[in-house]
Amino acid sequence: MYRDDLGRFKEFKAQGVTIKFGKFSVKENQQLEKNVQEFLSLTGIENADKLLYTDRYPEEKSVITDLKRKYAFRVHIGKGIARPWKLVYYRAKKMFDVNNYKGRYSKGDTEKLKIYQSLHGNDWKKIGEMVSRSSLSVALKFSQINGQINHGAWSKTETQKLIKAVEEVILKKMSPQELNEMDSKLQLNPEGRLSIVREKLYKGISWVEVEARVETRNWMQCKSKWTEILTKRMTNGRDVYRGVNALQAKINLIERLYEINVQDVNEIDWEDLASIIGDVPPSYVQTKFYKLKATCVPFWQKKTFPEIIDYLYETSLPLLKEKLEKKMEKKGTEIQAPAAPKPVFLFRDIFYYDDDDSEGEDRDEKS
DNA sequence: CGGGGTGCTTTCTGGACTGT
DNA sequence: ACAGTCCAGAAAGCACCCCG
Repeated sequence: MYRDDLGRFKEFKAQGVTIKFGKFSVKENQQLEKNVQEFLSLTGIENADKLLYTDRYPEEKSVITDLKRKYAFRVHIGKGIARPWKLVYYRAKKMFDVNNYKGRYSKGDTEKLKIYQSLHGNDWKKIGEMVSRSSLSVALKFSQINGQINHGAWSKTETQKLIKAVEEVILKKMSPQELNEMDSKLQLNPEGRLSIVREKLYKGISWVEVEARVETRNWMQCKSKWTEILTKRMTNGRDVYRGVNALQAKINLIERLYEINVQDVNEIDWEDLASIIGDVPPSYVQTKFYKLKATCVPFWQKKTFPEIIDYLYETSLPLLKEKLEKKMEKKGTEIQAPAAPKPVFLFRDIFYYDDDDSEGEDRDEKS
């Protein structure tokens, strides 16, 4: 912990505020913006760029640094934000970077990026200045376009390679004790009915390693493809989000979100919410929620999270319920109750390579 | 034939780790 | 003490397709 944080943390503790981690909430971002503005008017420094990117102004650098020191820069920008000073500072740099949030890369942009990288190597700061984007942005973009990356639909061999890669990476990461345990279990039971705890299937996977093993796709492509495969295999190919099931899931999701009544998206426990849809990975629910708000809530970008939930609850929910009732009138329609999340899965239920994964995945109707 | 869904792509964020 | 690097995760968006 940094020395300057000690006093701040003590104060927060006295107020009964716990130190936060994870994503910044809307409130914190607003507070930070306010803090920076206040510090600017306090010191007379012209703008946030000069304050946070002092290197860009060599002539004024010493003056600005002196002002920062004199007026206790760290204490000021961290005011009312219960986090380590450094993280607040880093967040501020991103927020106020004029080269950040520049939107999509055009064809020309990507070409330039490739050329500049071949000239200057991984000097992202320099390249960023050249295409006027943040260094983070260009570094990330380059990692996506570098190498012989395929696009579009995944071939069968690629998919199998991916599954194998994920399995290997997960196994590699397990602790020696866990591996030992697995070994002895395998000896006891030669059938090889090894099990894996649920979370290991989607949390803490090193995607760069997977990328290296798959060779033809970047890590982000691998990750999203894996979620897709995993969802199918975890649910045994049942249509958990189709027709009446989808309607019921949406209704439950809205009601549940309304009940838990959180002020900020990043307080939501998606793991917990997943059980509403069925035995699916948490990221699956997240994308479904995104779709839901994007299609049902007008101007959702301009609304706060509680406002979005209220809208869904008050306006969309009755419509969905009506729709569901109409559909239920038809004979033969039945809602499948979502399967309870299994804490543990068998290895062989998730990692298999023999059959094709596309459409006709063998449906293992379990009664 | 149009809306809901899936599959895939792209951008933004948080934070651990590294180096001076 | 501070800046820079790297990587896992979250959020957003687009294109097509399938089914009622």
